[in-house]
Amino acid sequence: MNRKVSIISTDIFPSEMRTSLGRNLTYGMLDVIGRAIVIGEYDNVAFPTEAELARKHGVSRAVTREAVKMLTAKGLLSARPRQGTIVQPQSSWNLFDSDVLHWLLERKFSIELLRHFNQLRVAIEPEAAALAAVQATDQERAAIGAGLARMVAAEAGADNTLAADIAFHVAVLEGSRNPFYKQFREMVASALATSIHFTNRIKGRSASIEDHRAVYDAILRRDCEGARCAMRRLIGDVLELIGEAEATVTT
Amino acid sequence: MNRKVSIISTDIFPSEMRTSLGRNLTYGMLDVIGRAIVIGEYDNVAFPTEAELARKHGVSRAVTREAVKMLTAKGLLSARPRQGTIVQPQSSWNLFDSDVLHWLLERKFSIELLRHFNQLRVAIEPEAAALAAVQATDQERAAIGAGLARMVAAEAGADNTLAADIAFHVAVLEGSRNPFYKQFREMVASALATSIHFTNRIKGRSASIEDHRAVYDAILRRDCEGARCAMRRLIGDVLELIGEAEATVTT
DNA sequence: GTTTACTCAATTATCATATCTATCTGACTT
DNA sequence: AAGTCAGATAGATATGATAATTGAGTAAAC
Repeated sequence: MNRKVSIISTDIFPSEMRTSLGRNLTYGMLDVIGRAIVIGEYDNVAFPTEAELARKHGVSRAVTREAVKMLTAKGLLSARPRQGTIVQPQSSWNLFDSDVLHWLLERKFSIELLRHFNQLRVAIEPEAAALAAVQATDQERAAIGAGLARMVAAEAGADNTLAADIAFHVAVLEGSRNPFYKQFREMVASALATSIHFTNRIKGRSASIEDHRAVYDAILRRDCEGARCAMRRLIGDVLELIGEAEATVTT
Repeated sequence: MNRKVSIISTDIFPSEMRTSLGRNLTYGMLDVIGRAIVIGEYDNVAFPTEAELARKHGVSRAVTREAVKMLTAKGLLSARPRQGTIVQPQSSWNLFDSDVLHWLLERKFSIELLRHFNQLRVAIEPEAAALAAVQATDQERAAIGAGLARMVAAEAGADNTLAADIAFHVAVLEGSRNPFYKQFREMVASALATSIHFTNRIKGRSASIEDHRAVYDAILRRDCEGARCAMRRLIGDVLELIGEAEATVTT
């Protein structure tokens, strides 16, 4: 039977819309406007009024307002009567929001952003590993081991390298048993996804697996300091590669 | 003249509404519902429908929907037709959203939350100090010095102790020149505001000032490792006190 | 008896329109 | 000058109607 197709998927937001967002007009608007803001489309021009936005995208004001409200919640916009809606300075954007993060990554890819990412990772993940060494349950330790196993399997072509790597690092974060550390899942996944080109290209994978195994072993024997150091070494290496790449570009 | 008073300040959201949120019905709903969720009011009961929420609070569905959309953006809710609106598991809440953070702190204050806070700080701030030692501009270094000066002044009663402490730590974060570190402003401010009782009660303030000065000095002489260690010592002490308090409670 | 297909109803999603409220601008008054 | 008022603008709110989605129950098909 020929079911009538929703207007969303056809007319207004054809294909590029992020799939993690809902599939309706409001989320479509959220995605379109959010991306436009992050790209800098409104840096030197006034942000349109609700009515203009609605007309421009062919949706009602209600939908527009809901999208604007979501962007306000994420720190990208603020709205006041008579003044209008204005783009907030980047410093007040919620960078730990996964939508904002994705929009930022879609932007011109910068090595600087990647460095900032990994400068954060080098703070977070070693501490998370140290906590995991002390606090993780047996189940969580097993998950870290499973991540490592997937990496080994990936080396033999039996699994996806990136997915395995992410699984390992996320398992460590989970093992910290601290909700704030767990929040970095998205961020670490994004950082790995964008930096895998560097790490793969320059250094052999087996070396990387040995480094990961060092982290795992330290966590298993509840060696807090050992886990911290091993993880720091792991990410420090990446950071170093990024620094070299940056130096090459600027030279 | 007797201007007509807005319904907000009188009828629906009398006094307790968070002032950092806007002063209109939508933000009022956001605050009321967000707080209710965090407190756990809907843990075992179904979340009301839009219509019920609107009726219960005496506002239109449009306002209700906008508030719900903002809570969706913060990760507390998700909504689907027929299924209704449901509270998301706490793991998907955006804990780095300042509203969510405030709601959480309003909840039953737990030493565990405070420990989780500071377990994160002990990862973030030493690295931030290390980065600041290398990267901060003269102006940013001056801001750190100013924060320290305020702490000294506060000791003599000429400034607010808490505000001065926050100013110092925020200045260090700013000095890292990394947007991701800067995001922790709110979090550090909250952590300090809630933990000041501990630190003040147990150890003398002058000792704390000496610790802060050590951080500042290391940053000034661009001593990356020194700044890291000094900051780690500073927060490690707090963490230790929290651990003792926790042990006392559970014993 | 199991699967498939269909209908129904509940709930969110969307739209259109009207009115209210806050706030800026500029003219007017004192 | 300083204060006051009127108009204009843009977001805020209300309302009522319609569409889209999907879980659950029910009938039909095999």
